[in-house]
Amino acid sequence: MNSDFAIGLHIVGFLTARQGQPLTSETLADTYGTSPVVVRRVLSRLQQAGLIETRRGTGGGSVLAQKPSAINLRQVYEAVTDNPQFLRRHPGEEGGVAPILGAYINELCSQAELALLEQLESVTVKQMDAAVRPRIIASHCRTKPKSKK
Amino acid sequence: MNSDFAIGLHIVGFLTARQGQPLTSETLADTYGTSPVVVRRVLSRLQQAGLIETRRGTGGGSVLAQKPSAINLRQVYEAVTDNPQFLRRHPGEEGGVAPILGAYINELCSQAELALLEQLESVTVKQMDAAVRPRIIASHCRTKPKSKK
DNA sequence: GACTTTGCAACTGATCTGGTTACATTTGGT
DNA sequence: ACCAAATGTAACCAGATCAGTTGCAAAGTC
Repeated sequence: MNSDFAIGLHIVGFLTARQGQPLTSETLADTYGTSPVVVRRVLSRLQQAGLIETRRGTGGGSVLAQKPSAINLRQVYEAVTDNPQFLRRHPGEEGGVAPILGAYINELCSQAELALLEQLESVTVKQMDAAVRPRIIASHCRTKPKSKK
Repeated sequence: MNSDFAIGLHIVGFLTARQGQPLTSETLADTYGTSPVVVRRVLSRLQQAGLIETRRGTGGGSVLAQKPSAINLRQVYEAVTDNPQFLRRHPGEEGGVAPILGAYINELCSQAELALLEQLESVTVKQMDAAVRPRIIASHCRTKPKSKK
């Protein structure tokens, strides 16, 4: 478990609040509290998943590639995660007791993880945006009144 | 995420299959594929949670402290885990954008994690046992016919 | 051409993980 | 009393993972 999901949600949440105005990795990094390179690593994955689009050069940055209502949080999670497992499986072996219990346990872990993913799936970026937008805009304008646009 | 939960499930599953006959940490370690000390670390936690009982000395070992029908897998998970979180939270700061989105995200993560835990809670050790006992007994007697009992 | 911004690889220090060693303690058997 | 079996626990180790940094190339704007 790394923090890429938290960063990814921050990214899509903030991008959504900005309604199409691109944000640079530096701004995203500052607002989250990390470095631009770390943000770009996550941006790269979101991009590959088709959730955002990025432009280089002056005035560049990232914007959402889909409508906020069309993106759910499971998509974000799976975009930024190599192996979407929350429960560690037994490193299966052959023969003996462990594989038998292990096979059952693995199946069970998968079901439990699915429950979590379905919970994430039930929330769209638009819903998230509706819950936090007003305060984000207010805060962003208050704390960085001099920045672009 | 470490493998203590997988080890914990192996322990309670195997203990249940043995129906009150104590198993040593060495046997549990061998059947899972790890070392006795690692197993004892998990056993210690299960014991503190009141799920198993352990006796030292010759003929010692661990047994279930409750009926299999009275133990669910969420109890096992929480017994062996310090901080039962699957999704990493934002290391909260003061002021700015992140705390606002972060507070919402944290709440959302908690809900999703709860869904997973409830899935675990819906399965009892007895149910798990029913699904795997026949094969475990068969395998254990086949691969270790010389051992105790 | 100068400047801005992303893309990406390589490296670093901190933390986590599982394993091992070592030793004390408890229990049972003789 | 003694010895063997077994747990309890702390300390330490090597490998993996993680977030951050540096450095530089590539792409885009003016």
